[in-house]
Amino acid sequence: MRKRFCARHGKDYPCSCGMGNLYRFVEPVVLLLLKMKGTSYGYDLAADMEGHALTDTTIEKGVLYRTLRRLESNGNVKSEWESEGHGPARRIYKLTRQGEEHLEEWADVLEHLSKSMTRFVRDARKPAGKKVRATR
Amino acid sequence: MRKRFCARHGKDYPCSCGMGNLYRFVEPVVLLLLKMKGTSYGYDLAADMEGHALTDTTIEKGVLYRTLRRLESNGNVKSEWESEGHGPARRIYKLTRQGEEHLEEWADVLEHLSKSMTRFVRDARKPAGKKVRATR
DNA sequence: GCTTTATAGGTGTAACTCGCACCTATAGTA
DNA sequence: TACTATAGGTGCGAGTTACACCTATAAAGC
Repeated sequence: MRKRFCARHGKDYPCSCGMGNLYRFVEPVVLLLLKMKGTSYGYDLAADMEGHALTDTTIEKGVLYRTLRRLESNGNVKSEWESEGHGPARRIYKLTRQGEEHLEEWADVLEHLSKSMTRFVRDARKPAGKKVRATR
Repeated sequence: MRKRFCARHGKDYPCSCGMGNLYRFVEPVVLLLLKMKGTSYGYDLAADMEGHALTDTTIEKGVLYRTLRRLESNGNVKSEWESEGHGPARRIYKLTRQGEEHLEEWADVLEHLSKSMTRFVRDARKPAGKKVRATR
């Protein structure tokens, strides 16, 4: 991975508070979009990602295509080529039953994570509670 | 990285919905604990991590110590050895002013992420909206 | 015909992270 | 003398990511 660029701190600062589009978050968004759209393909998903992404970084084509292939090899989506219409052929993806279940699991995981983060934010903004010396 | 073990899917399934303790989440929790405790050291932080971690995976010692070193090289914490007392010496860490600001940035980032996740969960559990064929 | 643009789906690779195993050392207790 | 709790690490292979780069089809402009 090349040095992650953080909008807050610039390069040469190994910070990740910018939160790159790590595949952990690309994956669930792809699953959700496929559920909402019924079927779709890479190029089309890329355009919709921006509106549904969990972070505000732009999605990375390479990650998206590789995520789709991985989801297929895991049985969460299936695909077939569509050559009709104008322009190059599209690989049309669709959720499998297993993929729907996987999306539900992601919802459980992210719900839990979301609550933890809310708690974190509350604690972090609390005006520096009583300083307890590290005990031993 | 060795194959991540996912409690839901077992090994040999490259899934990350188990969410390992990636340093992106270890870092903010360390910053928060240092703010709450005033000062602390690696071994002590490790014990407290479980109660404040954003995910429910156990923290990894190696990641924790490396995170502390990285935070110091970035100027977010500073440390000094404490040899008094019984047992081996402890490297005592303390937030710098910059570290406090960095924690506030993390709070902003995680607040935004938390809201995105809540929206995701709501959408994911919506009973499969009207299937709109991919347009082009 | 030829070039440009929009669409579509990729691959190669270096830099980086992570998880596990493993290591050293101090002080108190059995 | 051995064992346990405490404390702070390191080595490294396997996996991820960001960026650059590639091929190809069809339509529109010249």
